[in-house]
Amino acid sequence: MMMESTFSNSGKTWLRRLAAVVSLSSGAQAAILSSLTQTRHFRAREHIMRDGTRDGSVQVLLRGFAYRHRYRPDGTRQITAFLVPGDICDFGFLSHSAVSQNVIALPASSVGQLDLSQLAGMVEKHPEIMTGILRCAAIEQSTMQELLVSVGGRTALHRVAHMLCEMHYRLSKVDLVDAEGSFGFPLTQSELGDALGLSTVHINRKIQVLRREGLAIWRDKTITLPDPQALRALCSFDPTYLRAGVPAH
Amino acid sequence: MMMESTFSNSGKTWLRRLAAVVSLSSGAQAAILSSLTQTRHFRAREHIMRDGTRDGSVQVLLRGFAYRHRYRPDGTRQITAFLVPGDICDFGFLSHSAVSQNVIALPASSVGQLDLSQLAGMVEKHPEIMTGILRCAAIEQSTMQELLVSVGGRTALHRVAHMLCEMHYRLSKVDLVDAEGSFGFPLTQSELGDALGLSTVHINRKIQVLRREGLAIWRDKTITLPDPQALRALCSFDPTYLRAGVPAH
DNA sequence: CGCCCTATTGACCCTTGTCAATGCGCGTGG
DNA sequence: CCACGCGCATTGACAAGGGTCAATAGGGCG
Repeated sequence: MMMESTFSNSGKTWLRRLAAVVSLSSGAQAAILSSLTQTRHFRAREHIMRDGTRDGSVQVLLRGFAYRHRYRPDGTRQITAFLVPGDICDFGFLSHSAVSQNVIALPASSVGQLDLSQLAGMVEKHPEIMTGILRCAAIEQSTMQELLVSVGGRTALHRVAHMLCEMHYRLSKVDLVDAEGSFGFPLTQSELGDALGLSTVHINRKIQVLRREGLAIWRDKTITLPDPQALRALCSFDPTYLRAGVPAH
Repeated sequence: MMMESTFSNSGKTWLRRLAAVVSLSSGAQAAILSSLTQTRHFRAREHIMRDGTRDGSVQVLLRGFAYRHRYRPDGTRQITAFLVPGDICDFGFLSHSAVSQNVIALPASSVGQLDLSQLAGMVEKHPEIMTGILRCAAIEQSTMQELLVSVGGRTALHRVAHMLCEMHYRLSKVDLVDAEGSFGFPLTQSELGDALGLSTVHINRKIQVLRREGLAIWRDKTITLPDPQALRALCSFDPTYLRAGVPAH
């Protein structure tokens, strides 16, 4: 499929991500690269992790796209996070806690595995790796907070616009946005609605508004932002929350 | 003021909280008790932490009640968490990240301080303490997720009921619920609305519904749940998310 | 060719927000 | 002791953002 390439990039994504939030010695970089040996592959819509299980390894999304969600008692669900290459699927391993949500691959995706014992050895030699992981967890938390801020009080149009700005920002950090401002976004409108607390129909209508205004085009699982600055201005997007206090780029 | 006592209990709250999620040796318990020497006191509505700052210590709420919130660009705000005695005010210290939100004391509150260097020494001797802290962070995360689940898709009535069930559950774990099912809840209706993504007026109306149904009485900063089971049934409350995979109590 | 999933549209309705007024309790200054 | 002001709870009337239902359309695929 044509889109496939859009969701891929080099296997060094995790490394780049970690390096973005904490400085890594060359020794640490080598350790990370050599340790991510096992890779699992998932088909579209397959479970990467299941609610309630416990996992003895760190799972890093290397290629593809995924989301986490939790069901409501009435059968509807809330998507709580989107994962892009470089993201850690679940931070439960930090405390040997059970995973509290399902993680689903969206298109075909690859997940790198890292044994906890192996990680422990790595961290022993290079403590900054643990700081990096914890900082990723902090960013993750901050991202969810911002989603709560959206769902709790932004208008439908702003929620959609804000999410597009966030994805544009996050994907650009892992080189998945091309020069024209396009990036792969393999969701259905229904799934976006599950994340933003809006119905499919309403998502559709707001997308059309953005399209008419020339602020966002969503076609063939690809989003193009012709004028990212204008879209940011529309919803007052401020990426500070994605950086955990680390200075810009 | 009469209510004061409702929000207080012994200074060993943190210890009890940690012990609830991870087993602690007596040595570890002693270390914790002796390390929490400095205590800061806050008046009602005073800032405990400010967005964007960085903090070199762990802050534990020992007595009182607090909340975290983030502002929207339009001046409204979203409350992202409520803190009860035993809760850690912010987990940014884990990764030396900046605090990403404001923490406000609700009634007069006391906060215990723990130097990071002191913590490091403690963890060296008793690694289970770090596991406990990380597990608290996981529970915290899970709690915010559940709030997102509420705001994203539950009806107003269920949101309110669910929050009351959650507070009842959490406060009962630190012995702040009395035999009649009453507990101190020092919020205004407007503040509860800021947490649940509802207007003050609407909060008021839903509270009245619960009152008429005999499911919850809110008077004088005190909430009474005459029939907690019935309230739980109403909103399908399931406290699993508050336990991070640790078996019940 | 037919099915299924997703996007799109229209009509209608309902939950929730907004605005504005009233009341109530409490603290303060006169 | 009383008048005033203020913050918070409560009510009513009205508006509106967004949900629901149902129908249509457009691929992609077996």
